[in-house]
Amino acid sequence: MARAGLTTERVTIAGADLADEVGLEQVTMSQVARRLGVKDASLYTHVRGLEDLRGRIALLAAGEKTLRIAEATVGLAGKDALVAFATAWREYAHQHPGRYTATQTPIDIDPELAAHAPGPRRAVELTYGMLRGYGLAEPDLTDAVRLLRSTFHGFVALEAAGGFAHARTPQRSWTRALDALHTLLEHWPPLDEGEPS
Amino acid sequence: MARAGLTTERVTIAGADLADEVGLEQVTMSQVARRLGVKDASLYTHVRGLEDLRGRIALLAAGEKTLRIAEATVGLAGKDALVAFATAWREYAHQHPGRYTATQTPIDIDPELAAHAPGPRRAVELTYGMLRGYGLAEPDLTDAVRLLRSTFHGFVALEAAGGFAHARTPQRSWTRALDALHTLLEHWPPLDEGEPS
DNA sequence: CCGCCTGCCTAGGGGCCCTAGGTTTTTCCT
DNA sequence: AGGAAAAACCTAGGGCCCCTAGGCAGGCGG
Repeated sequence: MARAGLTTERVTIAGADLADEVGLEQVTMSQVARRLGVKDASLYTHVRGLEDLRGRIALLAAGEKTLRIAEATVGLAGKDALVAFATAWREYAHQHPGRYTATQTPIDIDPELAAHAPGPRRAVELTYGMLRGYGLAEPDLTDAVRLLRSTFHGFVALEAAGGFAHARTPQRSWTRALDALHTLLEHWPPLDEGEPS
Repeated sequence: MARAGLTTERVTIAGADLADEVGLEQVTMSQVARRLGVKDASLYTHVRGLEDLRGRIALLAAGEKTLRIAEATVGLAGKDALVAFATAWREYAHQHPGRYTATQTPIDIDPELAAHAPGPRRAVELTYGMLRGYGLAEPDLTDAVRLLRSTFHGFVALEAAGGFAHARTPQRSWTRALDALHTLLEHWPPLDEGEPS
């Protein structure tokens, strides 16, 4: 019997593709094996198990998403950067729903594996870089980053869950949300007196 | 053998409790049955299957969350209402992680079942009511509602996924995010010329 | 050329979802 | 109150899934 030539990476990609096509929930050892023309037991040479595979898909997706954002925002600043950043984020979620979902699962990733991934640090740098033009200083910078990430993620998550039912298209609301966030970043409120920093 | 006295509601609650304790993924027919002291096949009298159960948990949770928010915001307006609304939302997510997760799963709920639920309409009313004081008109109102929901949901989702790693506590960022959103609602940007409404 | 690591295999146990059909308990009608 | 009908719970079993154990063969290093 000829060998299938599997590697950890090929198994991960097969799982990620499957996730995009049929949903992350349906990504199963058996299905991935079937797609690769192999018996399910054979995957355990390359991947520790289903949890491990899911973690690897999440890391793969996070890296891809960060790369897309980096490409989209290079050379931009201010509102242009904000819009490019957010749009690249949303489009990645649309184009790769299964992969995107994988990135949002509670952290069960092998710490050692995660440590090898360059994605997270790069993502943080990108986000802070995008905000450079707004003149925020810590701790406002961190708070602004968290607010933006929350909004971007929340929007695409609600969109995917069918949360924006009728009438007005999500696209219009998205555009206006970015207008609003840009305005907000330009008028970031000072701390109320008495409020802890 | 004495009867266990199951009902659809009791099964749903058992599932919801289990979800909060061990995670929605672990909510399984067998586990729910075990918790109720019953064989798994017995549940099918009360619930159509796992999908159906998940949908019912989602509806239960959505109703509970809406109720909490309603109680928290009654009689309040302006920033007080915003903070109470958002905090009730976040606290529900903290106290009932499994239930909350159920509300965010892509829509696979039996439409007939969903139609009977009073939750969604009530939730919409609450949100629009909270914004009344800010003097927004459609379509800005809808866009603002969507932005707020996105941010609230995104924040708790990232928090749950371990997205706010170190250093600054999520609580501080949360407080500041609400400050920022309040400011934003008071200075909602007008449409750029040429931008479609 | 040959041993040997390693990729892929078969075999099998245990868990889960769900259906079919039986039995016992409760309800309700007369 | 008695009995039929309905409903609640059961056992049995098929199919899919995760994962482990152990075997065989293909392609590399000596």
